[in-house]
Amino acid sequence: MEHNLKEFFDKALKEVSLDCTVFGFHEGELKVLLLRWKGTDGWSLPGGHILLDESADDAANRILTQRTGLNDVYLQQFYTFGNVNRYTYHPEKELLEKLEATFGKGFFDGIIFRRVVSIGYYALVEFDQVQPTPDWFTDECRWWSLADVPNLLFDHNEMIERALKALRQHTRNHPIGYNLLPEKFTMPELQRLYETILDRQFDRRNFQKLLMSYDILERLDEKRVGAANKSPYLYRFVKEKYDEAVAAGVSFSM
Amino acid sequence: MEHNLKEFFDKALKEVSLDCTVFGFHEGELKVLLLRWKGTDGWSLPGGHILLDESADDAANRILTQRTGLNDVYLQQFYTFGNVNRYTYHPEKELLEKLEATFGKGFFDGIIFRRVVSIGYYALVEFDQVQPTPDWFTDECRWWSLADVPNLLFDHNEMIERALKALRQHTRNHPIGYNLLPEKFTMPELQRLYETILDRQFDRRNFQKLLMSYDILERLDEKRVGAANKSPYLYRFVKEKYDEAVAAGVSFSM
DNA sequence: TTTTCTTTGTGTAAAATTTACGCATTGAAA
DNA sequence: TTTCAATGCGTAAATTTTACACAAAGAAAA
Repeated sequence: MEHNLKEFFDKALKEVSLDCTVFGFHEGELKVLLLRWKGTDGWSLPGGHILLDESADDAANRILTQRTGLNDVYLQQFYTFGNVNRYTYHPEKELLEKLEATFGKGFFDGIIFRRVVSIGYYALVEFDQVQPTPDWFTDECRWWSLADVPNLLFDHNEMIERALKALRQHTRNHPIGYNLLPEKFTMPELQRLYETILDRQFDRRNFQKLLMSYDILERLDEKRVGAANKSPYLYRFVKEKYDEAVAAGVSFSM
Repeated sequence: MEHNLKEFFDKALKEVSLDCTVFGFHEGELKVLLLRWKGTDGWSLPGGHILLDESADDAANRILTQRTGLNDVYLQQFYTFGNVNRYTYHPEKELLEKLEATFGKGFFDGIIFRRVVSIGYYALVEFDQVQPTPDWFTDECRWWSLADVPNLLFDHNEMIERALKALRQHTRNHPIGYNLLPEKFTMPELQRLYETILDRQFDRRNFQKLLMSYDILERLDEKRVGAANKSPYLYRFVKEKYDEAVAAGVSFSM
């Protein structure tokens, strides 16, 4: 489908797109997936258009499956970006010229560089499971540490900011971790995740107490060995209880 | 502009619309503004399309000014509705036939009954200040108590539900009232507002203590007279402090 | 093999916040 | 003048959140 862009666009909404901030957690840091546009050093978020017979949520899922190789990605719509000149926020002449050189003059005018409203989603994924895959417009797809994210095309820096804000808001009212951590993890690892997202430190004893009070975690009889210290227990989420707690909401009050 | 629909649509985004849930507070109840479509008894939320040279927020403001006579309405985008068949959720044959009779067969196909993604906003307004005004498609605009809202056209019942959810969420994390109450109000009136939105009762002594702790209210030397009981003091919001508290966020923890 | 060093596992007391509640006062209506 | 419902104000109890210390484990260093 991606090989035949014109044909694809005939079956898609042209005035609406969607963009996804894909969060992964790796080496104690939050990372996001970015794409580098062909023949340039301009980066953007993964995104795309909605097919006429497809809901926005389905489109987000389809696009993320293409970019990550994952099938059922945790997705959350958080804001719709409707400014008039969203697509010219980053008007580096040089970059635009390179794009024109690659894709042909005027090629974008009817597709990319027009008035488009974009629905913002964020996704939470297991870092290790992702196979970053570029799309038709790009030739590189890779993780970036949140702190290192460069100036992006369009309004995508603002998108990431808002996505992070929404993720933080979510984290204060719902359990988190199922989609970001591997199946088994230690309590300190879970704590790092919370600390990274909320950008705060917690007392490990109080953290453990609070998380266990949610009744969504199961401590296994295994420990993580190999480090030069006491081996910590491994935990895993009890999916049913976790889902209940997500639905009911829990306030992370620390 | 509304008199020349075709001309308007030539200058607007066709695949994107927006709909507003306008909340007012009157006689201890939350009310929403609804429009009745010409020649039918089908009701919907106020909404419209975005002009090509106008941001989504500006469009929402313009549309609400038209519907309410108010100028700077408090608006909050809360969700974008992107299902494929949003506009046929309410497929009462009889109603559709009436619409065709009024507007001409096939008239809507290119405008209303096509695949459209709709950005949902909610608005908070002072009930008494509103001049409900129908639009080109409708011939009645009036308030409905939340509890009495009928089956609406399109997916608008779902929109109201989600708007209310978003409003509740907002109320738990920010002060509220400036846009919903008249300039001067009593503490019991403010408390009713909170109780109505959150659908819970509060102890009036604790409520007063908490609200005063936010340091956003000023007690006036006036009292509301006329009722068969002790006259309560009047309060008003100190706009600057209120805005600060909105920006910083306060947790309404009762 | 022993020692060292870092990290984990666990429980309790203090502080802060939230909840519960009583009584005197006001003002219109009876 | 009395009655009655609602307001204004303050304190005690309950709950939640925060702070904090010491023993044990396990790899690495000596």
